[in-house]
Amino acid sequence: MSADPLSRVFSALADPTRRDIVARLTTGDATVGELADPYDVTVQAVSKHLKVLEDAGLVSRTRDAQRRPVHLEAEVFDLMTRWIERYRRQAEERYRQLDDVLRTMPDDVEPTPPTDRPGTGATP
Amino acid sequence: MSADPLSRVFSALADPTRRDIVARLTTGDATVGELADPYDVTVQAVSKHLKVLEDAGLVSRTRDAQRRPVHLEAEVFDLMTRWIERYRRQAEERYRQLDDVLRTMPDDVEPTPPTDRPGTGATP
DNA sequence: GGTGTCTTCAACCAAGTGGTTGAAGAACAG
DNA sequence: CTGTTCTTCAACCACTTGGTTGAAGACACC
Repeated sequence: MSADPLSRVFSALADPTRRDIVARLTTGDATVGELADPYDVTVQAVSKHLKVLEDAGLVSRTRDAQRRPVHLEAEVFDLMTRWIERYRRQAEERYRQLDDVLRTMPDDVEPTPPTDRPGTGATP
Repeated sequence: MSADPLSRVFSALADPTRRDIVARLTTGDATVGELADPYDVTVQAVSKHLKVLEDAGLVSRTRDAQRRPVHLEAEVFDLMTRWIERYRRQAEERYRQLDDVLRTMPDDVEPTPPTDRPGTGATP
């Protein structure tokens, strides 16, 4: 488990069962048995999923007698959101600049070698 | 390859090399060789990474002579952002309600602790 | 004490992943 | 046509992963 935190979070959410578990936990804490109930896999498999989510910092477990209630930790979402937003902003910024260049460019110019591909369009 | 789109996107970004490739592509399109240059892996390995990113819809490839410039598709980010924001909002909403319950209790301590863990679940 | 319930640990297995090397396609330069 | 360059395809390997079954820990209840 020597991956960086961001990789762990993305990897943890790459599984639909684990995403579903996270979604269910937004409505309240739950035990392993309760979480395993709606799926047709064994409780051990769900316990493994929870370990992945816990290693990623997405959930935490406390102790309540012999039960281990699972609790959602929403703060780790910020890690992803920050990464996503950062690069999306950069990408959109770049598209905006490219649009400006195209808009102010007279049609008899070809200043840069065409390693750039401005013609495919379809950029929203 | 038969995973749902959200799983493909999360899985694609779970690798630091692929995240780095995405980051580099925000500054402009690049060829496979250019992208492979800073890493000490073979070009074939980077080509595989690009296939994963392409299957996830994060990049697209065009044709420019014998080169295949790689282009970042920022729209797929929205898929992730929507999923994250949806459940984060639900989680925060639930915490807020929990906070209200705690606040109306007679013994109010520590109005805003940064990493508060207010109990493990509903009151028994 | 013993028994039952909830959870995890251990060993195992099929399938996937990230990496390699080697060969093959695709398109330009001579 | 012959090379050269850029890229991908194919086979292979070590390692991880998501699943199973079976046994063991932890704790309440009798």
